[in-house]
Amino acid sequence: MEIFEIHASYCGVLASSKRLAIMACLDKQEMSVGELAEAIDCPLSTVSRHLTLLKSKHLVKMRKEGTSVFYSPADRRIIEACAMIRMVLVESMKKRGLVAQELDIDNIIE
Amino acid sequence: MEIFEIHASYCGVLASSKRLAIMACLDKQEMSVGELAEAIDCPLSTVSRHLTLLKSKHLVKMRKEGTSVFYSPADRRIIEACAMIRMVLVESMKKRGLVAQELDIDNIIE
DNA sequence: CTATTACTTTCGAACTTATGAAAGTTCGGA
DNA sequence: TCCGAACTTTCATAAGTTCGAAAGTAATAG
Repeated sequence: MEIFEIHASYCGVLASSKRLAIMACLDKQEMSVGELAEAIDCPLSTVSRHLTLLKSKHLVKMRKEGTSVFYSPADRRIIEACAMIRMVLVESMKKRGLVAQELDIDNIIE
Repeated sequence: MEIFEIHASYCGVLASSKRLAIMACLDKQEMSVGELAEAIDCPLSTVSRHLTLLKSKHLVKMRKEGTSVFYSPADRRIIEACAMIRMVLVESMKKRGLVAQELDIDNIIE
């Protein structure tokens, strides 16, 4: 069914550590491209490309102000879904002893 | 942060319409490789490869019975997270008029 | 032991995606 | 109108993913 194709393309966009880090940053606060580049330590042009991709899937929205461009999440539920997946996978890794039992999953951001 | 790399690799595994369809099938009932191949209309060898990938990320678990291999979801919360993402994206597409308002997202499966 | 059923693995070609650097664009200030 | 800051886009290349067909394996029935 076609909906799975679309869903898969969304997952594909989320299948990048940089883009997930960007989403996690934006969950805390609206940020400009440059600020994000600094926050996740990644060349600005690369961050811009990531944001374009996220925006193409309506996962973030943008706002221009002068020469700056500020981004924020388009729908918090996507971030919640990501958080849920991350929670399950960390839990499963803890069970397997692949990660410290004490790891606080809710406070990561780089 | 490393957790985003791992998370991204999970999303990568979910970024395939066939694998999402498999997960949706398994959410309804445990199925063998052959049954899944039939259900999603995909060569058996391909389905087997997809299942191996899903299992490598502990997204499904398997059970052998004679010469058959039955698969089922490892953790329903992953499926719920997928459902949430799908819901948000369908909702957003409805808003944009890209999809019929009547589409019932909870009853897809191929 | 042989055949059959049910999978899994390997293969190589086709395709997609990711990257930093460099060039291009846009906006606002002097 | 020229400059600089903040982005975006293009480029070429590197790396990874996907697929069906065919060969390989494992368990059970005869």
